[in-house]
Amino acid sequence: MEPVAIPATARRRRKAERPAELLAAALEEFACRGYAAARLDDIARRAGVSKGTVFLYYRNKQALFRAVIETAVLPHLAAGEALVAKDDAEPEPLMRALFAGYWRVLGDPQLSGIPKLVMAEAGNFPEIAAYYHEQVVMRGRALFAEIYRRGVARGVFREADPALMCQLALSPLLFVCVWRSSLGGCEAGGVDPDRFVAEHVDMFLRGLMQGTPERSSS
Amino acid sequence: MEPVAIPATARRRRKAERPAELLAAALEEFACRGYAAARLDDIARRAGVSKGTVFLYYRNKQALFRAVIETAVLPHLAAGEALVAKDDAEPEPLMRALFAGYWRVLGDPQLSGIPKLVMAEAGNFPEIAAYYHEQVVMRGRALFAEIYRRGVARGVFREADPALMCQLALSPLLFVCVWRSSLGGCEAGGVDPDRFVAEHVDMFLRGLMQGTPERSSS
Amino acid sequence: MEPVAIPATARRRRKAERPAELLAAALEEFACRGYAAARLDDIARRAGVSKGTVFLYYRNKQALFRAVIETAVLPHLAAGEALVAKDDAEPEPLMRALFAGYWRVLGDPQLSGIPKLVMAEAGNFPEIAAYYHEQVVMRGRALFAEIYRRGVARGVFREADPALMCQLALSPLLFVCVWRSSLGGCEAGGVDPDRFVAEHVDMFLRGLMQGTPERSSS
Amino acid sequence: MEPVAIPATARRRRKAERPAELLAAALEEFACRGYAAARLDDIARRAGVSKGTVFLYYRNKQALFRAVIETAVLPHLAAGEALVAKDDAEPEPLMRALFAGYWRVLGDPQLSGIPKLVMAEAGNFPEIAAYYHEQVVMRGRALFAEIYRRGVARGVFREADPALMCQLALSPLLFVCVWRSSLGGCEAGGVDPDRFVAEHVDMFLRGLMQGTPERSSS
DNA sequence: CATGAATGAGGTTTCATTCAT
DNA sequence: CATGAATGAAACCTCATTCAT
Repeated sequence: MEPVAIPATARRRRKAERPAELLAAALEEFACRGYAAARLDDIARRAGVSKGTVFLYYRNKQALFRAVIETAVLPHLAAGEALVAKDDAEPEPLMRALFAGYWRVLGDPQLSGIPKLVMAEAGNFPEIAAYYHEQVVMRGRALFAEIYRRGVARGVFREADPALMCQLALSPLLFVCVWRSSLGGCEAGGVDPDRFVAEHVDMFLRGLMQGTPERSSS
Repeated sequence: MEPVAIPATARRRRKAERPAELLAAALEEFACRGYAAARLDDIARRAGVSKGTVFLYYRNKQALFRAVIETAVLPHLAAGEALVAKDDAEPEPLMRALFAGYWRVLGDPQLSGIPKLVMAEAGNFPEIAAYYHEQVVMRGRALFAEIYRRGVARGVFREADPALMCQLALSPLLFVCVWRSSLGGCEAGGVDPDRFVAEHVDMFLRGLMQGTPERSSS
Repeated sequence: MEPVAIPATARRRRKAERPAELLAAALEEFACRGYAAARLDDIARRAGVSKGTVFLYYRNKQALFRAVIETAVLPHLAAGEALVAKDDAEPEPLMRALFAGYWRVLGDPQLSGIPKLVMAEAGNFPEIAAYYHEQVVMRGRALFAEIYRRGVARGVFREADPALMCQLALSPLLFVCVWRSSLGGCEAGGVDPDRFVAEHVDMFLRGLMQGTPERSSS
Repeated sequence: MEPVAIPATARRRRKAERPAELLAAALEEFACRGYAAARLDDIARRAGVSKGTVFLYYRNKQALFRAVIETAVLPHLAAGEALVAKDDAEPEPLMRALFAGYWRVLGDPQLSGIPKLVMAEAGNFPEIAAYYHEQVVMRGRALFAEIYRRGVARGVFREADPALMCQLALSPLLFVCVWRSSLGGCEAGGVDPDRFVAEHVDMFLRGLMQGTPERSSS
């Protein structure tokens, strides 16, 4: 009950940097192991602290995970919302910019770990799933829906079920983000994700627009 | 204490059916819990046998899982290969038939659990991933590639990187299969998967073909 | 994740005796350490099994504890209820018999550990406290109340608040049961509990009865 | 970063009050959680200092607890000893005054936490138990013994084993102090402790005295 | 063949105690 | 003097795997 004296090792002391270090370590471990399989112990070691220290900053594993989402994903959503809020752009370039924004997260080998693992383990962790769905999925979709609505209003995009279009638009990006850290690891030189996504965006927009847009040079 | 006498035939019958019962039980548990979270205990109970019995038929959890893949997924691949082997069909209807075949697995709420979980947990179980990649992914792609090659040869499909096309073709299907058992659970009446896939196939084929095909009636 | 082969040591196998062994071990550990401080590990070791085995029989620490109460205490209550159910006895001897019954539990160095620890830790484990209060305290009091009521009806006991009388009657017994396994350990040859209780019962009954009963020979 | 300047006098004042604040906080936490379950962290927070500061004033948890006993309980004992030292009073009123003194501690919801927890956890902390037994129990008993001796000498109290009488006298009071913060919490409007103790004192004195004392008006 | 009791490594979480600042 | 970040032992609990019966 009363622990023995601790050999006075060199303990680092940096309250300010800790959360960031912890978050980075957690992101990495969560991303490559998944939520359930990630061990707090490994996260701690990677961050250069002891197991107990993690609990000084986050109440438990789930809280840590939420914090990872908050710092890694939410800012990108905010950026997307800012983008869309600027009213002036043409629908098509705006849509392309939105795709670029999505891809900034979903295409980043590091960040894409988050959506991947949420999809992977949502079934076993309903609270996390609900949180992510509300904070990320819904907001992410709203961006698309808004731009699409404007495009339809201006007669640039053909009219269709927005939810369906959204899914068609995003599913390949989400697929890549899942694939990359799963079976993608089994193939040496597969399809280049960037090229894949570029191709998808072109095809998708061609299918979406009334007239025929120029294909972006590749 | 004194075991009730079981007629030898009944015993024999049980014995013959065991693997199938076990496999069915395992499929269900793996599909809804994932590989790591599925408990052998539950699988056994669901199959109506004791935990120890599982190990009589399968060396360990992993072997059981491989067997599940073998019986649940491989036959569908073989069916696809048979389809393609019949040389005579036009590329476009053949391609549509192939999509239907993919969807028979990926759209089935039960079966789709397998690809979903393989993608979800590949990172933590490299052997499983390698096995699945070789036995399922590669063969699945070969089907597409073959039909695509024929279409190009006949001038029906435009020429492009086959691997890229394959990914474009399949990613929405794979996405649905992941989404359904993850964040899809958070939304009440989302996009109907069948409609979504039908729409995708139409769009994809329109983008793939030189001329403009008829849109399938929806 | 997959444990290594276990050196085939001699594993005992006795499903039937296990619960009793476990309960005995648990009673002992709980009684001398208290609920919170008792380690499942020690209970297991004392019962001659490994840690995990405990959870095969009891869902968790609390369930084990409830089982201990059930097997160690409740039968004595039932015996008391049976005693009172036999309508015929005179109130005074019946009351003396009841005291004897209380004392059979509260005076037993082993069994008295239970009430002691429940009182000691009720504050930190409200569920346990509520369970014990309902299953033991209330029933134990009802016995007293019933006999007292009869005594008053027959004019043998003086009339007073039954709850108050009950507390006056029982508090010294409960005190002994607490004291014995706490500060009682600090005094070599203190007051003999049996004598103490006998004295209390005499004094209490003398105070309770209208006329003056004979003092029991000591 | 730059600590705000604190006037030296204010600092000094704090310093002087620290132990008392700490002790008060500790008393409260110990009383309602018990020794083992009380967290230094909470004590520190309640006292408005940091965890580390506690260790500046008390070597460890146990030392803090001893200090709590010293300041909360010992003065009352000293008061009792002063009372008894004044030789002149009649035994019966003196005994009643002693009971009142005991009850001042044991009936105080705050202070009674101490004896309660010592009894509750003595088994796990023998040093504390020994200390308490010597410093509190023995001295408390000596008070009773002295008054009793005088009463017997004057022929007011009947002759009996003083240790036994002491236990009979005190056990209901100690019982209340245990019960109150344990299973007493499970019952809404139980017996009023003050009334219970008054009743006990009357009954006890009646049993103790040769002649019949007046019952105190209730 | 089948059982299911038993195992024990390993995971998360708590908290008294230390010590650099 | 005071702080509070850091530590790590230890507790509870899960579950794949083994093996006597």
